[in-house]
Amino acid sequence: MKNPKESTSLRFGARRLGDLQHDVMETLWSDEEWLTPRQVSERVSGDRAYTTIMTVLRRLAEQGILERRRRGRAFEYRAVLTHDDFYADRLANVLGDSENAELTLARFVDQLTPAQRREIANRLATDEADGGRHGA
Amino acid sequence: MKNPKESTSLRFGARRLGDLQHDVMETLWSDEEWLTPRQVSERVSGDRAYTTIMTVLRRLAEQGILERRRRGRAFEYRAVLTHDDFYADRLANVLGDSENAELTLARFVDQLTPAQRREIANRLATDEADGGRHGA
DNA sequence: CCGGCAATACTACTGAGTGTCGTAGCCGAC
DNA sequence: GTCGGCTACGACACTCAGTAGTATTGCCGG
Repeated sequence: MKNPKESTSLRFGARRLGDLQHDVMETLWSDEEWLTPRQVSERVSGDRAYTTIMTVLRRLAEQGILERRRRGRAFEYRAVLTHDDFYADRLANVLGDSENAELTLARFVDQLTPAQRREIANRLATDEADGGRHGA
Repeated sequence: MKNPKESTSLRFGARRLGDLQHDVMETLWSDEEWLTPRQVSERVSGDRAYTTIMTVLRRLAEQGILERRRRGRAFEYRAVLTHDDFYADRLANVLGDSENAELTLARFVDQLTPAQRREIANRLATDEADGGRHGA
């Protein structure tokens, strides 16, 4: 009876990040380097305890979103995926939850800003030219 | 100190649905009608207790994802948003979390299937021809 | 060489969300 | 009037994010 398992999906990056997790990730992405908890805690706004940042970093690493390595006494962390790849993955996950990817996408693009639509159109055009292997 | 608040975002549909919630939502969307917990429990696979389905429906309604109304002794439920609008919203939320919507989108389209890319290109073309007056 | 300080890592507590059901209450059938 | 089924709500386990306390350890000054 008591078996919630880990059913609630394990897909990488499937779960939404918490606010602090989000800030921490953005910090790491903005530096693009290995950072120690100390460095991250200095860059993240808000007066959280150093240990809070540490815990967030460790758990993010446990989830496979960050990787870490020794640096003297401390660990230093780095994002496994780039910012854009990470969010692209998350978008793909959400889309995967939909039973109707195509229709969902259609609705999605309707909500985008003109600039975003241009970006997509641009990308699509580039891909086509980039080998024209889309049968078209 | 103990103040996690509701900080973890309250945007509608921001949170990922659990597995059972997902199944329940899909059931409601597939029928497109007001359904009672009984009807939903008959359509959803897996031998959960009727009460489990009831709880899921009630909580989904509390979260504003479903609406409900009396029908005799029971309540009947219906999705507030259509399937596609719901997922389009969720995609928009994820995109909103990104600090770089344009670049993220570029990466995103790279991951799509040709069919999906065609769907988007199609939609973009339609919108342009449609007078370029998309709902902002 | 040793004691103390500063910095680090692990553990613990809390609140929210989801899956799961038990149980009380109500309504109609007999 | 009583019984049985169906409904709604409450409760419990488990996970996860936010938060920090505390034990440990390395290093520096005396």
